[in-house]
Amino acid sequence: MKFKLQTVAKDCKARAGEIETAHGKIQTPIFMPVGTVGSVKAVHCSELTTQIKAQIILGNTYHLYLRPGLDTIRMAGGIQRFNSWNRPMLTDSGGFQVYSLGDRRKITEDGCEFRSHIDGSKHFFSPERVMDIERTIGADIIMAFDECTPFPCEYDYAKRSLGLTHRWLERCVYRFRQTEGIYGYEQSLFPIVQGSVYKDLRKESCKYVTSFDCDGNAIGGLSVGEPIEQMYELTELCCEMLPEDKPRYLMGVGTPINILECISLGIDMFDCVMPTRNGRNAMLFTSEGIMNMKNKKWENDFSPLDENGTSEVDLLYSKAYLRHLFMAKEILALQIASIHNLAFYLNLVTQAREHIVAGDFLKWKNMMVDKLGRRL
RNA sequence: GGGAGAGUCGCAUAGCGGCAAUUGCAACAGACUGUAAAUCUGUCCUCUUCGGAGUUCGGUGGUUCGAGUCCACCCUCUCCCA
Repeated sequence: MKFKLQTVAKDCKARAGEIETAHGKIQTPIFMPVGTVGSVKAVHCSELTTQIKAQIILGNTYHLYLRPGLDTIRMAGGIQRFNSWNRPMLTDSGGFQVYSLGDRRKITEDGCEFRSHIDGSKHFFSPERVMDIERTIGADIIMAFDECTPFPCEYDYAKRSLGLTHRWLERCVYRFRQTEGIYGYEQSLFPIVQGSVYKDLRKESCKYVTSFDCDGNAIGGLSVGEPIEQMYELTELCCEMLPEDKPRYLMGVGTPINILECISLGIDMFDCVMPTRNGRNAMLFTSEGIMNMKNKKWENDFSPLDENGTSEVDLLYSKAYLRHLFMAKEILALQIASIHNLAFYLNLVTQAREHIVAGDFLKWKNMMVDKLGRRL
């Protein structure tokens, strides 16, 4: 994997760059749709390409390992052969599930034991095991196995957890470098900065993570419930400490406003379930603000979903029609909303890139932030 | 004409002497940030300063400290027999 830093904004720390992977190039800053089980929920590959203009999508190690399982993925020839997404992919390691499946897992020095949410069976993830699984899944970018700490998180716990995440990282890197991609192309490992909301821990983590000189670096453990200002502050701190010539990936973030703000702090990559999950729950993000498509006020509003939208669905369907589909519990509602939201997110980062290159990012960002938070 | 049964907050249901009244659906609103999420939460008779207050269970009377629940009559509907 190669990263070319192309432009740094004049008015803030935003950057425009290009990542080159075995499956193609990625223009940054980028938003990566989440496709946990190898599919972006409710969206076809063709729609991701043509309407949404996604450049890279995520998969999840824990979920793909449980289902369909490694044998199937190996026999298919890797995840991209399996799901027909012939472009770049990134797999999260299962570190988020250490957090989100808090009551079904047990952490030890060696790794983490999960009880499957599907059938209750027990599975053990060690850093080495996770590297092997991510090799088998075959994404272009793979994440180190970490513990995503919850919020609030006591300092002592955060410190101990960080120690563990760092020791796991060392094992991940070692295993990663001992092995190679099994499908004939190169993979890149990204380490993850942790440290909860504690600046000294975050600094320590940035230093440690940077020492491995991986192809890119990620910031994890944020947007888990901490105040948003704190999230920005810690993101800024990490951006200042992470190398400039490598992509910076802020995991799990966020709202359109979060993304613009964090681009201005120097983040290059984002992922979040929000456009898809909230879309399926009838929430639409638009350049004019947020809409709840189930609200009665759209009942007879036959104007297009989003006049400024870039996807086909935006002009093709009306607000009243989409509300009808949601009220009738039609599958099409989920598809339309997911396509719209993802296209909106991708268009947002594309515009951000253009404004970074044009040199007026900050002004544009501030103008957008004012509009994006409104409720329509 | 004779017999049996049923009427509860939009719809459907529960209730068998202490009830503003169960549950489901619908409706209305909210939440969702590396997806255990096409999920979850709240409201859902009226008013409310959120402490309560006022009117309710087809209708009218009655029994009772107390009635959606028991009794009488009436109204409506369903089924069966003619």
